Amino acid sequence: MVCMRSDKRSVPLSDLTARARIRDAAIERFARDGFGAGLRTVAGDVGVSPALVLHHFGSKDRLRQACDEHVLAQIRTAKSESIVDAGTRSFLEHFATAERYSTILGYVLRSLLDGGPLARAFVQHMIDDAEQYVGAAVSAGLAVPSRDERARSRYLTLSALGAMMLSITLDPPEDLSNLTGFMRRFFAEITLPTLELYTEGFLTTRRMLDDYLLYVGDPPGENAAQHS
Amino acid sequence: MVCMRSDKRSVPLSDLTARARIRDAAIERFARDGFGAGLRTVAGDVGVSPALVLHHFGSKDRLRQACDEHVLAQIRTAKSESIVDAGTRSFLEHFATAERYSTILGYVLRSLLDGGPLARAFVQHMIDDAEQYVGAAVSAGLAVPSRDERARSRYLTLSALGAMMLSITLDPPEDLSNLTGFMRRFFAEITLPTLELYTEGFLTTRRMLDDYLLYVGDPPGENAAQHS
DNA sequence: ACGCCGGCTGAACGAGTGGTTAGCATGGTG
DNA sequence: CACCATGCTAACCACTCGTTCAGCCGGCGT
Repeated sequence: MVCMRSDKRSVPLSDLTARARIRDAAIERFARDGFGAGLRTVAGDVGVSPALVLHHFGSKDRLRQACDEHVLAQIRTAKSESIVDAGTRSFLEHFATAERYSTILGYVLRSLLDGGPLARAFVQHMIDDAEQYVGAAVSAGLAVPSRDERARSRYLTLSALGAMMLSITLDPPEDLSNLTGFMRRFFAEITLPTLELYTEGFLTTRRMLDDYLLYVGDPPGENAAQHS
Repeated sequence: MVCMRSDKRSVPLSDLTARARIRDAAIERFARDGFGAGLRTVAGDVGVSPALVLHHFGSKDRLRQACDEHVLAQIRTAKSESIVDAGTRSFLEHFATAERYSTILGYVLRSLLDGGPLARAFVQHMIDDAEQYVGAAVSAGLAVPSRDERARSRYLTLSALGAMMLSITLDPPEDLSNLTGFMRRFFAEITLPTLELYTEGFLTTRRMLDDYLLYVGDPPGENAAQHS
């Protein structure tokens, strides 16, 4: 009968730091090697025994839950402290290219590849954020309105995040210190095509769009009832 | 000293079909459960012993190599038999929504998530294909020319594939028979935003693009030397 | 009919996994 | 000083993994 972590007051400082050190090491290790990394590896990173990791977190799933929560909290603070300036993918680019978020970014990317609940929460977070920001841009006359704003925000977010993770999966940096540089290179590569596509479009004729709009009865937009 | 598979003439039919049956079962199992699936599971699917799998393929890595080669060959025939009609992502949509390719598509998606050599080959294949097709569209006056056609093709391909795999990762279908339906739903969801973005663009002003073009000396396009 | 031979298997191995437990050392407290 | 709680660990458990190997067994040639 091991003591459960029901109260943290009995071990005011050292236990918390040990927990935090193990959690941070787990985040880094998971970000580096994926969630298949063993508890022994994580324990070895902090220089403790594998049993201590289980002693603090109970199981590997709960360790990952703790990592997820901490990463999500870090993302929230990162978002609150990053004032969205001009540009569509401002928070994503800020978050992905900031050096101090490289570990968390790697963890998020692993989570996206794995498809856990953190991935869903993160993506939904980004979609909601994009919808709000795109709505503001439309209201300000900076962006073309869409017949289904929600679908567009979802599409833009999925495309941006998906391209990011696919690009990293195809050519993974060997360690996390190169991740920020990788992301900077990635954004540098996609900036021109993105801006071109966003301002000049891709097709020269409206035929395909009009055909589609004619083909479907009405687009499934709930906030754009009548159009065209 | 087991006999190596140096010659296949000694066992003209039954060995080949056994190999093929194991390989196909492995492709299906890998597509369903990912590459972490065990050899015992694959062997159980065909009703043979795990040792036979190793007997035929030598190791799990070589089994996966065989799967990769077969899938790539299937993709090549799928591509050759699918006449690219109108539309940008024609082959991708045809391949992803065709019922008979659902297993291969699932394998490819797993491979993209895993980042193996097949993933790189497949993506490069798609990028080259997109570049050729986009080039034809530009020549025909159907598409707006880009300052860096290669970068644009790469960006469009990474975005489309990435959105696809991210969407599937976030909400995975329980079995492969639902995968085709999932892909159809996915394409139905992204068609409107894609067509809108491709024909109407997203931004209303050229400011961001012009600022970027002014900021960088010249875009790294090798086939579009002088511009603007 | 006999022997060989090759496809195939059952059983095991060694490594590695998440998880459990008994116990050690240490430091604060009566 | 004695005691006890506590952070921590070594050892172990059951399990899965890829892989190996001795050998079965049925068909085929002689």
